[in-house]
Amino acid sequence: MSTPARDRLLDAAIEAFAERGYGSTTTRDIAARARMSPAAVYVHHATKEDLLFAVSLRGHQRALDVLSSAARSEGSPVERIAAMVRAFSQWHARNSRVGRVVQYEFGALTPEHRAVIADLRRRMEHLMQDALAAGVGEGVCEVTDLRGTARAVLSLSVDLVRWFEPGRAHTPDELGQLHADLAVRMLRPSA
Amino acid sequence: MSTPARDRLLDAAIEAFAERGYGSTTTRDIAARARMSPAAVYVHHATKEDLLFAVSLRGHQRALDVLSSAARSEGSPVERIAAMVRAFSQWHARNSRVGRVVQYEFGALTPEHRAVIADLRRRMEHLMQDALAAGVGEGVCEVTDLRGTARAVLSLSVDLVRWFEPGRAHTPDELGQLHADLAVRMLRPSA
DNA sequence: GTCTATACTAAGATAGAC
DNA sequence: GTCTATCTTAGTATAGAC
Repeated sequence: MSTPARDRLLDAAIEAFAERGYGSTTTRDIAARARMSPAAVYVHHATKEDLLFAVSLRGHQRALDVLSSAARSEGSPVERIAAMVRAFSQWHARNSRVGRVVQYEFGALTPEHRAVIADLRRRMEHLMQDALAAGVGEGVCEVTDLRGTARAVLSLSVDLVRWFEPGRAHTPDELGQLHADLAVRMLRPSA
Repeated sequence: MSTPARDRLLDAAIEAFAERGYGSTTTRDIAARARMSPAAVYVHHATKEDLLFAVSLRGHQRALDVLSSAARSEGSPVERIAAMVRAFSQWHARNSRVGRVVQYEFGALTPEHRAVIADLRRRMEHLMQDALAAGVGEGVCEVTDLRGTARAVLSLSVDLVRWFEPGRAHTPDELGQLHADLAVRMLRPSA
């Protein structure tokens, strides 16, 4: 129960930003959710935007970890792609609120912070592009537009944060499996 | 040059909301972009949220029109699905700013307005579900999870508003074609 | 590192003239 | 239907004690 104040603050920020959006969230609201005074927020983060950046950075780093772990997994290129999509969708479903914040509030970051996050996003895209290229290289995947297809595959996972709600139609595992199957189907050679 | 004030206002709101997010946009900013005084905004919309609703409603109605027109097009079930995805992605690419607003600021609407928009979204999902079901019925599509797959297909189009920028790598037409191809591939029977 | 109190600024919305 | 002027509330952030 005695969560460090710093973690309570980040969790409170995630909840508030996810529910109300960054611009409509007040630092007073975040402070109240973290059970501290409005002033205490500024001990940990100089500005509200800095708090958003902390949430966004941690979120992107974890998503990238999940994706790169799967990219290093055993198996054929197709199995590796399936593992990546499965893990990426699972993560986004299990962390849909964080996902909503980091995906939708990207534009609220300062240019400097945006650049840091943009780099992490580029790395995710490159991981998927490399995985697809490996499949193409072994002749088990057919891809005409590597960049566009990599983005489309990642879109399956990312876009679920827009509508996913825990306890509804799908579990995170089911969505992971579904999206992995659909991605593999997208890449199957025609012949 | 003599655009009706009402249209100038909606366009200004779209630009402002897309650039800064709903919560961070001030009515003063919208008014300035529409070249009118802050007070003039309230002649047309009672609240800032009402202005967001107007933008969101018009955007959703147009996206729904595009999708349902394509759903009524000539051709086989697979051709119809391809036409739907192509048109839907083209529209989102050509209207990526509106798309960003209506997709990301859904949570900022009042419960009453949210319900209206949610209904339009359900109709889009049903259109795609029906199109997939037709393909399954004729044995030309293989779909295990109708609801999940319909959502995944729509995700290709919707998620592009997150990263699309005019004049970059892809044109709206290219993206429409790419996504239509990928969708059809997702649905191809295994055998 | 947390509090109370508050400075300073700017927001959403309205009043009333034209 | 648009303006100028303004009311009222509430926001981000800081000061200074503990």
